[in-house]
Amino acid sequence: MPDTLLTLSHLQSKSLREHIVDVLHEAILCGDLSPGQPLIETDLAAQLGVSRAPLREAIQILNSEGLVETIPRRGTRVSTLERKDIVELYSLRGVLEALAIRCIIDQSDPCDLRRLEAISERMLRAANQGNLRKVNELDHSFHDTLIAMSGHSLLQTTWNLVALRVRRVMTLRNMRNDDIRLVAYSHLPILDAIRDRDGERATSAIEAHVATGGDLVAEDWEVGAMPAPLQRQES
Amino acid sequence: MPDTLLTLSHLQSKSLREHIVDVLHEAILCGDLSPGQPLIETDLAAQLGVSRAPLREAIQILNSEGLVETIPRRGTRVSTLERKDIVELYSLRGVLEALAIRCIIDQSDPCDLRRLEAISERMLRAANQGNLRKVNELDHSFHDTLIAMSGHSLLQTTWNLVALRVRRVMTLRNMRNDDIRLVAYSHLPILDAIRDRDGERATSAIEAHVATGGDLVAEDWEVGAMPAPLQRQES
DNA sequence: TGGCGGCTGGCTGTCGACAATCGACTGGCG
DNA sequence: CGCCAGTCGATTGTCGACAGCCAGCCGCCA
Repeated sequence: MPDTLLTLSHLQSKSLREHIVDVLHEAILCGDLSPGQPLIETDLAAQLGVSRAPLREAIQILNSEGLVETIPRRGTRVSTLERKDIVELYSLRGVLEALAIRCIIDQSDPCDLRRLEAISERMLRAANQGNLRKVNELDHSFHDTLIAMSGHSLLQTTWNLVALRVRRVMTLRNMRNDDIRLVAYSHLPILDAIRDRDGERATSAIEAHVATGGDLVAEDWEVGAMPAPLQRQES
Repeated sequence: MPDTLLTLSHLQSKSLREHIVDVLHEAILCGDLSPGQPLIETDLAAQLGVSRAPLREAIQILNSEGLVETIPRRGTRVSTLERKDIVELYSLRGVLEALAIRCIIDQSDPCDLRRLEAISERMLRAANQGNLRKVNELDHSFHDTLIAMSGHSLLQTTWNLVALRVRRVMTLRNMRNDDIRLVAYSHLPILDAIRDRDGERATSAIEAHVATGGDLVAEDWEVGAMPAPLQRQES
C-alpha cells in the first residue's frame, strides 16, 4: 500500500511552516481572508496554535507569491485585486501557455494527449450539466496538465505563481452558465492544433481562449469584487 | 533635497531581513557562494552578526526566488545551474520580453524611446572598446528598462525573478569579445521595430536576440560551470 | 476651537534557548 | 569480512520573551 507510505512521508516532511502556508493559501483562495484584510501575527499565531516564528516564515513565502503585501513595521495585509491586475494576469498567462504549447509540439516524441482529451471531455459534460464548480476544477487541471506536459521546469514554477492568482480570481468571480459552456468548448481547437503539431494555430487558439476568459472575468470587475473596504474587519 | 529624504526613508524601511537578502543576493550573484554550497544557518548568522530568525526569513525569500533549494530537516544549499536551466531560462525570457514589447507598442501615447536608445548607444561604444563588464551592465539595464516601460506590474515581478537568474548566469559565464559586439548590435533591430510600432518584427527581433544570447551562454556550459563539487567548501 | 506635542497600547522585529531529527561513526553479530 | 543496530554530534524547527517603532488618543496651548 504505497498510499500509506506516501501519506506518512508526506506528513513527516511537512514542516509547520508549510502547513501554515497551505492553510493561508486555502484561506486566501477561498476568500476566508478577504483582500485588504490585515494579518496580525499575534492573533493568527494564536488562532493556528503555533508560534510567530514559522508563521512569519510562511508570510515571507506568501509575500513572494504576491498573495499578501507587507509594509515594514506596519504590518501585512491580503493583497487587493484591481481590474488592471486581472488584465495583466491573463495577458501573462496567455504567453506562458503559448510557450508551453510550443514546447509540447517541439518535443521529439509525439506527446500523449489522452490526459488532456479526457479532461476536456469531462469538462464538456460538466458544462452541459451546468456544473459550474466542476468545470472550474477541470479547467484548472487542464491548464496545469498543459504546463506540466511542457517539461519546462522554470515555466512550471512561474506558472505556479500565476495559477495561484487565477484560482483566487475565479473564486471571487462566478461566471454565467452560457459563458461556462463557451469556455469549455474553446479548449477543443487547442487540442486539435496540438494534435496537428501546428504551433501557429495552437498559439492563436490558446491566446484566444485565455483572452476570452480574461475578458469574461474582467468585465464589470469592480462591481462585485471589492468585498473588503480598507478598514479593520474585526470589531 | 529629496535625495536625503529618499535615503532616509530607505534606511528606515530596511529591516534586517532585507539586508540579509541583499547580502545573500550579492554573494550568490557574484559567485562568493557557489552552486551547491550548503548554507549552515548557525554559521551564516554568526558570520553576518544576526540571529537565525531574520536569516531564516531571508532564506525563505531566496527559496521562493529559486536561488537556493531547501530540503526539509536537511538543510539549504545554493541551487545549481544545469544546461537545461539555461535553455529554459532564455526561452522564458524571450516570451516575457516579447510581451513587454507588445505592451509598449500597444500603449496609446507614443512611448519615449530615448532612454533605450541612449543605453544602446553607450553599449555599442563599450562593445567596440571591448569593455565587457560595461556591456553586461548596460545590457541588463536595457532589458530592465524595456520591461519597466511596459507598465505591466505582474510582468515586472515575474521579470525580476528571471533577471536574477540571468545575472547569475552571466557572472558564471564570460563571453568572447566578438560575441559581445554581436549581442550589442542586435539591440538595434529591436529599437527600430518598436519605433515603427511593428509588433511582429519587434517580437521576432527580441526572440532572435535572446535566443542568440542563450545559445552563446549555453554553448559548452558544462565545461566551466561546475565550480562546486557537492562537498563542504570550508575546511 | 484648531493645531501641536507627548503619551500609551499594540504590533512588529529580533534574539537566545530548547527540542527534534538526520547523518555519520562505532561496535557487535552473523 | 560484511551488515545491522546503537550512539553521538551537528543542524534544523520551534518557542517564548524583550525591545523598538508606529498609530491613535489625549491634553495643552495659541
